[in-house]
Amino acid sequence: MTEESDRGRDQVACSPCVTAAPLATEEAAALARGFHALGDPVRLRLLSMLAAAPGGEICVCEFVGPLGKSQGTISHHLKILSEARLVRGERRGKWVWYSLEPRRLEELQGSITSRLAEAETASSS
Amino acid sequence: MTEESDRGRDQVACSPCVTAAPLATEEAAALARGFHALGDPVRLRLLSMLAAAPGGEICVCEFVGPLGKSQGTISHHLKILSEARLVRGERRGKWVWYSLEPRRLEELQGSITSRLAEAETASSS
DNA sequence: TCATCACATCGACAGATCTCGATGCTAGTG
DNA sequence: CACTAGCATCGAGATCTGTCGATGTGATGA
Repeated sequence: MTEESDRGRDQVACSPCVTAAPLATEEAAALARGFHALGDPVRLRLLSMLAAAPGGEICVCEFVGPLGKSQGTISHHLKILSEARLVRGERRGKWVWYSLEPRRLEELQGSITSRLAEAETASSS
Repeated sequence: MTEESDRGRDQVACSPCVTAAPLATEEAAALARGFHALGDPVRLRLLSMLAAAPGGEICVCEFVGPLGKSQGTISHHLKILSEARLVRGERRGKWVWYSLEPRRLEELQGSITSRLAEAETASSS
């Protein structure tokens, strides 16, 4: 923890004024957890299947075949997506139906615009 | 490779028609590489520093202090971001200046909307 | 009650990732 | 030509991740 705030450094050799880190450590960690959940092809295909599902939801057994992974693996990825609050599961009888959490997706999408792509107009090389 | 297309399964127990996987394997892999690069707090803070930089660019030595990581580690993350085409480095004399690639950020941002959050209006629970 | 289905969890393994310190390489400097 | 500064790369160790098969759990049905 004592490593982040030592930016009152005396020697600035090659940059004029950029020393403050805009994204706080915790904020960056929270965003990173979200993007990390998106950083796997199986999970992306899983999400895309949910996005394209007519009723907006799919039960677990329907993922296993198309994605070509074992049932345990699918369950593992669904858990990761759940913990990242990107999907939500609901039990109905024997089955568990999963659906997207659009707000969380918007949240991550918005963070790209507001926190990362701000320099878009400035640099625009 | 023989695993993806066996969705002419005979027993559909719990879902009406969702069997096709909208995101192709290669497409998912390409997107996943991008999001994977965003899935680390150090890299997010790195990007945010670039976004907030007045000139839109920062030289490597200015990352080391504020982020509290070794120079080798910073260089490692910059390489990952470069390979994901999220940043670009340019050598000027002794220094290497990095800047964002706004198009790639827009690309990833757009992929959330178009490919993942389409069910936004449909489900909207 | 017992068997079965759908799903979650566990144990284990291979591979990837993050991190550091050390070394190499390139470009200025004396 | 040495010497130094800035950055990339390497080697190594600790941790995390994706995957599978096996097992556990909860609900349904005979």
